[in-house]
Parts: sequence; structure tokens; C-alpha cells
Amino acid sequence: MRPTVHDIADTAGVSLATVDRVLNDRPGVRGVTKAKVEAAIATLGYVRDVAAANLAKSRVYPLVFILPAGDNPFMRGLEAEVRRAGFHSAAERTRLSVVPVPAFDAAALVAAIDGAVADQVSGIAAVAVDAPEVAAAIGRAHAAGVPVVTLVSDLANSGRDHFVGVDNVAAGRTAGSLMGRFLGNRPGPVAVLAGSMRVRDHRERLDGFLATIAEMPVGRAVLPVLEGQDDPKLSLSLVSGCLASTPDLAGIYSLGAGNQGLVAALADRTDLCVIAHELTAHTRAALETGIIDAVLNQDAGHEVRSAIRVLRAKADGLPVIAAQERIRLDIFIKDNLPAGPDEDDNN
Amino acid sequence: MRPTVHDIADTAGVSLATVDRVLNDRPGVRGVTKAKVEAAIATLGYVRDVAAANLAKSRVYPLVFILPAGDNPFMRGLEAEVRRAGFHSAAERTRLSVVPVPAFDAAALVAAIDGAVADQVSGIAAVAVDAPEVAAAIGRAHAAGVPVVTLVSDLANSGRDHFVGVDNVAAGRTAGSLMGRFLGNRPGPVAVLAGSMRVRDHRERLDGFLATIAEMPVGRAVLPVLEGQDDPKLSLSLVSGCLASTPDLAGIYSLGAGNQGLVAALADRTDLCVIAHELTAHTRAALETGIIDAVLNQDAGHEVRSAIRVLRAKADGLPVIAAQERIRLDIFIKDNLPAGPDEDDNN
DNA sequence: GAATTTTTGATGTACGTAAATCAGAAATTT
DNA sequence: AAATTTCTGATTTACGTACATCAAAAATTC
Repeated sequence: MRPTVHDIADTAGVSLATVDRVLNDRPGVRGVTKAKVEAAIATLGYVRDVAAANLAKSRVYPLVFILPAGDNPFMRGLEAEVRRAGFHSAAERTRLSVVPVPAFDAAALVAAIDGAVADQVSGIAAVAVDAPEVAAAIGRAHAAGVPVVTLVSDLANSGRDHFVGVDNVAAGRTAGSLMGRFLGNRPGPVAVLAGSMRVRDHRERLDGFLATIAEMPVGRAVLPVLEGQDDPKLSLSLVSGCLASTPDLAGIYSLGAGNQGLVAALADRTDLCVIAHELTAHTRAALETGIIDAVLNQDAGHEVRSAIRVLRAKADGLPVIAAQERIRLDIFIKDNLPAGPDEDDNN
Repeated sequence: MRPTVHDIADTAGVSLATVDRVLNDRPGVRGVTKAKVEAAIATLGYVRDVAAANLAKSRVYPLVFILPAGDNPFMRGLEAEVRRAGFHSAAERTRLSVVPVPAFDAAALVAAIDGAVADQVSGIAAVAVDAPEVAAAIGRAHAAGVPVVTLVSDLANSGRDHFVGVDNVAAGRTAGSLMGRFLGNRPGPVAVLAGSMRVRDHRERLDGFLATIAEMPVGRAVLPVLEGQDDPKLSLSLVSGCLASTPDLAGIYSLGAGNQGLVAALADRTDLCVIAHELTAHTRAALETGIIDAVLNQDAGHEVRSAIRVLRAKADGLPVIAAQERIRLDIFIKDNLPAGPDEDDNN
């Protein structure tokens, strides 16, 4: 059996109360005694039974996820994963809530962050909008002792404790690399459909993509970026216009959330090389019909669970194992699509 | 706060003892009373606090992982993940142990399974060797009430409770599909390097690969399978021989664990399209230098944690959520390689 | 050496569940 | 209606930790 606090008390020759004082950093222990206890802990290899500790503490960790509202399928997927995690995380004494804010609205995001701090939550996860007032709000939360992680899109120099998301430059490079390989020596320019260049993750993906295309031995032109605002209708018209004006178009990289419009514009044109982001109902269907050739995906479930782990660790003052919290970039083609639309693993 | 057993007792108008009897399927409860309790559970939305329950039970779950010995990097990775999971799973009252057996040795595997059953473990995870005596041993374990999951390579008709691993036919199809796209209309045959055709997962991968190649509009020859027995030296010589005798070779699909030999044989030939399985030190390095173009990977950490969850659920008589336990097939190219060699997430 | 402060011990309660015992109530059978 | 069986209630202990209280011991100061 694992050693308990009683075993420590016995081998250290002190009372249970003293062990408790050492373990929980309570005052009133001489240095000598503390050392004795710590030695006993080390020799016995004691590790606190977190389940029992949490039970005794009956502490709950209210965590808030601030997510963009609207019909962005990826964000809705994130929200679904939060709910799913909330269902399972009751045992871990975590209480999750979702606060929707208008997309790209810095003021609303600031209000939501300040509100969460006022509510005394133990942690905040937010999809950051790249604005100085948001960085200031995150700074205030951090100063108030509330850990903050940025989700999906980062905000450097904001005092956020951690970023949960993929390396978006690498994502862009991956898209460029696949595009190059799939096209081979087929001629023609490629187009890029983004949401907005004011969003950091979109900018980073574009940078990576352009860099990889530029490095290729086959020179290939990249048309000016189409900014569809992640809106289905606008994306549809932009892509349609591009198709009409560029008959020799070879491929499209859709790095934002405008895939519904993209797929609508392409109809049944399977001759183009199309690479998109995030596995949703639309992209999945388009992969299966051959309209889209590859989908790059960040697993919403993994991100949510990573955010929860990080926030809990921060709330407890524990270290975060960076390597363990790295979010992978998944590549999906028609043949390795996961089975269900609601696939996920709790791994 | 979450409802507790006391709340159920109150709203159902019964005693704590009766609630306990219903919750733990103990005898001595009339159908009417049981229904009352279950109604209370439903209306209150009670969920058992597993942490408290495990604490009270002070039950431990000894689980055994039976893995092939030897220097197969993927198997060693699996073992490392078991150790890592064991470190974290102390809180979940799971005790993990690894039993190494000679690779492809059915008799040794049978002995290990029977030994685990004799040791009264609560669950067995084993990399199955495709032999009738192994199926029989698994059947004995199952009959003795010990749940068994097959890991990586399945064994149908054996009475195993669950299979933890990827869909290997889909893996082969993915490899074929990528190979076709990467090669485009470049002519030349492709070679296949396998470990052994007597292993089920290798056969399945080959089937998927051949089917996809055959479906392609561009006719492409596949050379006879090279069986390298997952041995570096044998694989090296087989691939070298193939390269010498087939100057117009366009690509190689390595579906087993012979990648060290494969990479050695290819030296610095980056002109071939090479697709391999499992992200190890060798395949990672070869991806980075361009010798290998894509690596298909099953995440050892995910598999181990899935196996643990499934075995615990089976041991407790709980249902397994199949969708949650599906293992994904990762595609890695140079650009989306995860950062560290010991990358992993506990998600 | 007395008075004070600091450190330690002893003890109890709590968290939510499991599991056992024993008495009493209700249902069933005779 | 009595005897029996089946069901239910009340109560207790335990799991490993957290946390509080009060007394006792040790160290420190005056």
C-alpha cells in the first residue's frame, strides 16, 4: 500500500498535526522538525492522495470559458467539448461555465474577463482578440490572482499564464507543404481564403503558408488574400469571383472558418487542390466528396481538457508540464477520417 | 452543491442503507422501493462521487500489460507510456505492471495470460499474436472473469472484451492515397516492406494499400512484399536489393517496424516517395532529412490510457463508450512534427 | 528563575461513499 | 392468526486528507 500521513508521522517521530503543518505549509514548525518530516516523506516516497485531499477540502474550482458567440462551427465544437468535459469533471471538483461574447468584440471580451474576476472564479480560458485593452484586462485578472489561459488564438505580452492551441505558423507551413506535394508540377496560381487579417492565428497561418510556397523549387503564384470574415455568404461570393477571374487556378487554402461558403462556391469541382482548417460537418462532407483534399485540425476536446488541467494546476500553484500540454496539428484526408461526427477521446 | 446519497435518501423517503443497496446492486430491495430510489436519483441528477467511492472501497485495480520484448521502438514506446500512466494513475487506484514476452511467441503469451489470471489481476492488455492457443487463453481469462483487451493487433473470435488500436485497413488506404497523390503521374512501381504476413495488422495494412493503389486512375505496379521480420539488418538488405534491381522504383510503403533498416538502405535518397508507420526516433529523423515523406502514427499514450479506461470500466461492470475509445490515425509530415521526442498529452 | 512566546501533540469533525451489523417492520406463507 | 421470510431503517466504522481547537511541552526572552 501507499504510505499515508500516518506513516510519515511514525517514521518522522512527530505527530499527525505536525505532518499536516509541513504538508500544507502552515506556520509553527521549527526548521529541524520540518526537515525530519520532509526526509520521511522522501524516504517513504509519499504522494498526497489528491482524491482524498479534494474530498476533504470539498473545494470546487469554478472555471470560465469565454468563447465567441455566433455560428462558427469550430467555436460551437469547443463549447460542446466544454459541456462534455463539465459532465465528466464533476468528479474532479471542477465547475465549468461558458460565457459567450460577440466575435471579435474586444470591449465585450474585456467585460467578460472583468466579470469573471469579480465572480471570484479560479481560472479563465478565453479566445483572445488581439487588442491592447484585452491584454490589460488579462493583466488585471492575473494581478488579482486569477490564472488565465488563451485558447486557440494567443495574445503575447498580456500576462496570460499559458497558451492552449496549435502552432499556427507550423499549420500554415503544413498546408503549404501538402499543397505543393499534391499539385506536383501542375501549373497555376493558388488562392488563400482567410477570415480576417486582424486575427493573429490567421496571420500566422498565412505567413507559414507563404513561406513554404516561396521555398518550393516550382515557382507558384499566390493570389491576394480573400478576407471572408468567416461569413458563409461573403466567402461564397469571394471564392466564386476568384474562380471566374482565374480559370487556371490550381488550389485554394482556406485558413479560417469560411468553409461553408467555400464548399458552396466549389459545388462539384474536384479538380482543384483544396486544403482547409478544422474538421466540421461541412469540411467532413467535402472531404468525402473530394471537394476538399485535406483538412488540418486542432482537436477541440484536447484543447478544452488541456485548458482545464492547466488552470487547475495554476490554481493550485502546481507546475505545468509543457510537453504534456502541447496541442497537435491533425491532418485528415478522406482515408483517415475518424468514424463518427461526434468522435472524441478522453485520452 | 451536487446531490449526495443523503439527498437521495431524503427525497426518496428511504434510508441511507436502502440507497446504498440500490446503488451497489445489493440484494434485499423490493421492486417498488428500488424504483422510488431510482426516480430520486434521476430527478436529482445524482452522480456517484467516484473519488469518494474509491476512497471508501480502498480497492486497487492491478492491470497487466503483456508486451513483446525486444527493441521494437514502438513497443518500447508503449511500455514507456504504461510507466508514465502508472505514475499518474496512483490517484485512480490503478496498479500497472508490464510483462514482457518474446515477440511473436504464442506459447509465451499464453503462459503470461494464464499467469496473470492466476495472479487475480483485474484486467489484461495484450498485443495479440494470431494463434488459436492465444485465443483459447484469452477465452479462459474471460471465463475466469478477467477482462482482456487486445492492443495494437487484434484477435477476433477470441472472446476479448475490446480492441484498442487503429483501423489498420484504413491505415493502409491512407498510405496508398498519400502515395498516389505525392507521386502524381510520375511513373514507376512501388515496393512494400512489411514485418511478417503472419501478423494480422500487417496483413490488413497491405490489403488497404493494395486496394487504394488498384483504384487509382494511373495504373501502378506494386512489387512483391518484402518481409523484413521487423529486423533492421534483414530489412536493410531486402530494401537494398530492391533498389538495385528496380532502378525506376517510385516509392516504398513500410508498414511494419523495419524502419531503421529502411532508412539505412535509402541513405540520402530523397527522390523516392516513402511512407512509414509509427513516429520513432528513426522515422522522425528521416522525416526531417526528407528520406521519409510521411509517417502514419498511432499514439501510444492514447492507446495505453484507453486500455486502462476500458479495463477499469469492464472490471466495474460499466459500459464502454465506443466513440470515446476510438484511436485515431495520425499523419505526420515534416511540417507538423510535434516538438519533442517525448511529446505526449494526457488529454 | 519566572514569564513569555513558539512549537508540538492529542483529539475531533468533516468530506461522500462503502460495507457491515442488528433490530424492527412489512410482506408472505402456513 | 401464527410463523416465517423478505425487506427496510438506524447506526457504526472505514478510507486518506484537511482543518480547527486546546493543552502541553519546549524554546526563548526578560
